[in-house]
Amino acid sequence: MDSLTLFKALSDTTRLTSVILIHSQKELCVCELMTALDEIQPKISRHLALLKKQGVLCGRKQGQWVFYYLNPELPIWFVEMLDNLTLKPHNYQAAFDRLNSMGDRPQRQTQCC
Amino acid sequence: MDSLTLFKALSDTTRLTSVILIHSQKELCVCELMTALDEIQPKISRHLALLKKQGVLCGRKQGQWVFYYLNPELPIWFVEMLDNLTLKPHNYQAAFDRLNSMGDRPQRQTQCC
DNA sequence: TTTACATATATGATTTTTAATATATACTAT
DNA sequence: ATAGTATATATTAAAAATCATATATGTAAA
Repeated sequence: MDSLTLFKALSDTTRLTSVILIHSQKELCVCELMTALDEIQPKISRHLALLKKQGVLCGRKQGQWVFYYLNPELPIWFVEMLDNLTLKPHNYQAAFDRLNSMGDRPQRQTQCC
Repeated sequence: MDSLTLFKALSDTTRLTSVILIHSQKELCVCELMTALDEIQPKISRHLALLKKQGVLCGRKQGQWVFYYLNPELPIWFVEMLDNLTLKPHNYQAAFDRLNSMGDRPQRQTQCC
């Protein structure tokens, strides 16, 4: 997982905002990101597929939803950087607001056992 | 200086390696980067111009050389990230080696007064 | 001092490559 | 059948590379 790949991954608004949101919310599904970013589904899906392929995200399927979360193998410097960015959410406030005011968000199953 | 701009700036090998080298060496001129990256002059020059325009680098002219250095206004999280990357130079070792074995590197004038 | 030439860097113009988007369609689980 | 997600393709737009050329500064000889 080299740094160039990681910077390329974050060099697009859709992907950068998605990663920031996913990091701060632990995990999100496509439909939540659609609401948060106010973008159409194939666009979100395509960028998530890219992030997954590049090793930035992982996905877990639960019922009809796929929840995306940060790859736990990501280098520490990268996660620390995301922490720093998440501390200054003003750039992503609108997205956070849309997500928080979204109704009918899918239920997470508590990881049991 | 928003984060997206900064990630875009580092989403290209030439620019990423240039910034890493410049950060670790305080400042470098085009001809030193040509040697370090083993790339032709207009290519380096263009990417440095981009980095300068985007506010990542500044340039100071001294004699026939233009020395590029990190913009002191860069956000802390960004510089800390560069510090972390510089600690793992294995990705850029070849570039460092070429730079270190370069003969006739231009003299820096010690900032006096 | 002028001329000629060399070196360092920048820029214009063009081509090539890569990336982003939209639309349509397909898959999968309920 | 429906909701959520993925993928294929076509189109468009943006980025990169390259070559040629320009500018600016420096050096050295006549």
